[in-house]
Amino acid sequence: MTTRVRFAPSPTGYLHIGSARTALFTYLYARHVGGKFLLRIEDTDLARSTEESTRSILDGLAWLELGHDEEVVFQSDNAEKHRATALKLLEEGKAYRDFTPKSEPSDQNVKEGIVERARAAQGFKNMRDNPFRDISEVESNARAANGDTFAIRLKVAESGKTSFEDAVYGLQERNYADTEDLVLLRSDGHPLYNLAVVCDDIEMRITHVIRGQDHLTNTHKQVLIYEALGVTPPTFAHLPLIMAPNKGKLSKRKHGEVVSMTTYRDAGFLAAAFRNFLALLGWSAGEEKEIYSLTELIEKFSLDGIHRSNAVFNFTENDPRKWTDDKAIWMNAAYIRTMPLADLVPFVKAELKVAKLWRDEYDDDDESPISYPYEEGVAGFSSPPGLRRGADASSAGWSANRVVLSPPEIGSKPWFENTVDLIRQRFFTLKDFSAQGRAYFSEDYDFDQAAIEKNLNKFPDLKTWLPELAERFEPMQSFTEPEIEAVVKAFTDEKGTKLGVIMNGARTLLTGVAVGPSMLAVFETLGKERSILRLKSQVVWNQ
RNA sequence: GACCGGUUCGUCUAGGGGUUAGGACACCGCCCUUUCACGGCGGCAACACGGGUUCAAAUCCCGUACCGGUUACCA
Repeated sequence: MTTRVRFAPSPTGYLHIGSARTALFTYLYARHVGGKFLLRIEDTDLARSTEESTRSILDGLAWLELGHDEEVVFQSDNAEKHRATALKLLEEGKAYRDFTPKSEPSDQNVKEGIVERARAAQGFKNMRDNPFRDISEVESNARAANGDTFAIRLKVAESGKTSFEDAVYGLQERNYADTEDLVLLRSDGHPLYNLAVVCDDIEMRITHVIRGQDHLTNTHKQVLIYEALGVTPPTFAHLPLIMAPNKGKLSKRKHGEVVSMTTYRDAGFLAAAFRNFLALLGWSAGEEKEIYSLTELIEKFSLDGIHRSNAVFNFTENDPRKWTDDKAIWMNAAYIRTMPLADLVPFVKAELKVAKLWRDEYDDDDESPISYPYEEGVAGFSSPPGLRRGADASSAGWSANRVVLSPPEIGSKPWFENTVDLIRQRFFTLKDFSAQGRAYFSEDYDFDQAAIEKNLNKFPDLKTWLPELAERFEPMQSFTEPEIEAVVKAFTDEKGTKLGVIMNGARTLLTGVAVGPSMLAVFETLGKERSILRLKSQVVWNQ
């Protein structure tokens, strides 16, 4: 029998980080065993489900590249079958009509009400005290024929227990006494979650149900339905939950955008990096390794490697440097600087396009349009303009390893790729290419005040020296690192100052920031013309 | 309250009878260096608590504490 698993989100919001991880694990499991990964939208709660959130979830999955097999199933399409199933159980005497009038608690008070009632009952609640549980079939039929409204509840046996072997948590048992006669069909004929899930999982021939641990008690209820239906339940695997830093629930209401998948997409994260990060939240291959390609994840994934304890998604609210988990940021940076350049370039291109910094010369054989779902103006996250990392951005040992032949023509495709390769070394997100990296692609870039103070204002001589250096550049025939170095060194000696003073001053003037690659590489990359222009510029000095 | 689950550095985790309890992120220091990173080296830092079982317990058992999940005619 081929393995068939499904990811079954309810479309009541965007793709939550926890759901995304569930989807990932489910996907990895399917691919690992060569099974099918199916998608089902659990939109039985018509009041709360929206098309927009369905789209958002699909977008999120697409971004993470978790492609599903077969058609997406919409649970609401199967409502008729769910109803029929409930009626069948009623007929067989495995369920009963509950004529208790429906009480309508205001949504928000539901939880509180539950706790209140439980307290009041001191925990000793008889789950089998429904007055309609044992009325005669005749009476039940008569009332129904009379037009009395009723819900259909599963008739859970007085004694016994449900049990199943969870692939993660092991043997799970629960006394019937602790499970209520759950409602299968609402009095308005609307099928409820547990019924719908079981029916659909059977219909879709699901072999493994992988979902959050918050469903553990639902699973017992579902096992009851499977039993009533005479169907062997699938294998269950419950996943530990992802918690907020205070170990509480990670929710949109409380934590906002950090929990949404689209936030990461829009903040310049690479799907591969975020997926990698997510995979390690609650799962481990049992080895000392952090970076895994999708192929490796699929290869190594197993249900045995899933933990039983919840994981904290670590971030600090109101701290722009720690807005999301450090490790996620680190991982993204690691991907950016180590992935094959050719794989990174399309992402940078897309980012520059959004920032209106892209020029077609950067890609002479440009034909295929790149889909880039980012939207502009998602600030707040990513690296903000003024250089969030101010004093910490990045380079080194790096330029020494570069073999510089003849420099590519400024603005050409090779130039673009070289430049991306040069600056990616110290970037954290794709956004950095258009923010911190702006000066490489535009004449219109900002100057970091702290950099000006530190590297220019402290050395007033630079105001005349730097334009002077520009003049030394003018006659140069070839503008490559060795030659530039010779000129700058000679100039430095002549002025009797340190190389660092000139280099750092030039860096600030040429790139607007105090951090960046080797200055020789910057000069060469920017090219003679632009270097001279920027060295001579007095705008900063006149501020 | 009841039922169920969990508890190894700040965080993610390895380890499941004998380990100097390992790695990663973060943080700190040193090296590299024209800046900042990267990289290298080093440091800080953990088995929730109490009882057992055992020659030996972070690992097995019991209890306690704490945390979480669930307890809807929501999903």
